[in-house]
Amino acid sequence: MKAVVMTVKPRKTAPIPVALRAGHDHDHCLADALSEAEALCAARGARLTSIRRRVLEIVWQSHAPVGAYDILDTLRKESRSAQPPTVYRALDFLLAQGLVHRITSLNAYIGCTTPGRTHGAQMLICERCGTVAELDDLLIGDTVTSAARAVGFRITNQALEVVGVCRDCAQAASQPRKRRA
Amino acid sequence: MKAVVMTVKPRKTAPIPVALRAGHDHDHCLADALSEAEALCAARGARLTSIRRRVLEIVWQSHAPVGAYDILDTLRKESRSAQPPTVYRALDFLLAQGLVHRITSLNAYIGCTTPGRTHGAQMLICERCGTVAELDDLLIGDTVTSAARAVGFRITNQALEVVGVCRDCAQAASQPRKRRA
DNA sequence: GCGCATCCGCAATAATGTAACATCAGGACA
DNA sequence: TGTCCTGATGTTACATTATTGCGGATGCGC
Repeated sequence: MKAVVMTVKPRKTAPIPVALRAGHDHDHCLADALSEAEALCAARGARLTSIRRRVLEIVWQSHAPVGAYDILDTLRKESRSAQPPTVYRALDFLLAQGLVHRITSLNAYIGCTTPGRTHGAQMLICERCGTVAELDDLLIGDTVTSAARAVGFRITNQALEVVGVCRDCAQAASQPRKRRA
Repeated sequence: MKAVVMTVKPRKTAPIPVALRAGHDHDHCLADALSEAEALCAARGARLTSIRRRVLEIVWQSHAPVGAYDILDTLRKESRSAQPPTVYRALDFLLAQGLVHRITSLNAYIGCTTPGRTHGAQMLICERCGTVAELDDLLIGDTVTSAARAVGFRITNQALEVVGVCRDCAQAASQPRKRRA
């Protein structure tokens, strides 16, 4: 099989993340994520086994981060034999392949929206609805890198976790109760 | 008592953090941190009790982050009656006062080098020696804030955790074994 | 089929963090 | 001084998150 070269072009200004677009077709997110994962793993010779694939699906059920024991509960409803190491091993694989991110401040996991190229995680965590949107802003990365370099620090990995209020929740709060509870 | 107004002036380009200055006088860091904490708490009417003060001291023993159960062990060697809630309550207080930061990726805590004004945490974590240096770079904060605003996200809190190699460790690696093991 | 590396099942346990309630210390105030 | 109130601490138990170790299964190249 020929190696699939990912040609996603990085950009300086990030577009609005899918997670923040109201009423987006999430089945589409899920299907895209899975097919991208298949392609990437195939290209790398990494084995996306059925458990790993299933865990990735579960993580992609929504744009809210999922805890390892939530995943475990879901698996147990299906296959019955799941134990913590099953989940953590699958997550380790997915993390190593860059298919999911770990939100350390929440001890939870979320699908990566731009797998296929390495990048620091830039997570916008809505404190109202729990949605996490991943930015992919090169300017942030560059700013951090040069600030670190200025003090002699060479970066291997960046993780930015920002807590706040997403656009939808802010609108829902300022326009009291039009459509939302 | 009159309120103490903190007049630390923020700057655009961060100076080299103390933690990254080789051979710095750490007793000085510790003493400074404690007296700043005293002053801040006094100004705010917050009670820096002996346990809280002791926990802050322990956290400031070094520029490497300390786990809650490490703190607990230290306390137990002294007072004998310490239990997890003792430590976590002290840490909650110190976090609320902005005197320590939590490094979520390590489940560990570290003294804040710029208490007295609110700021997002910007942590440089050396993967070799474990030292954590806090940046205080307004440009990073601004860049993140505007990137978030561009997608309609209003920030309440930022946390940047960067893993890499600090200047000393990089030098030690590139100049094989002059002074270091 | 054979050998090998990887993956998975399973049991136990470690590490981190919290809930709930009792007790204590210190200041406000009659 | 005594009483009341509030916040801090002690104590027990428990919840949540993650790891270790071992042995068996599976898939893949030869």
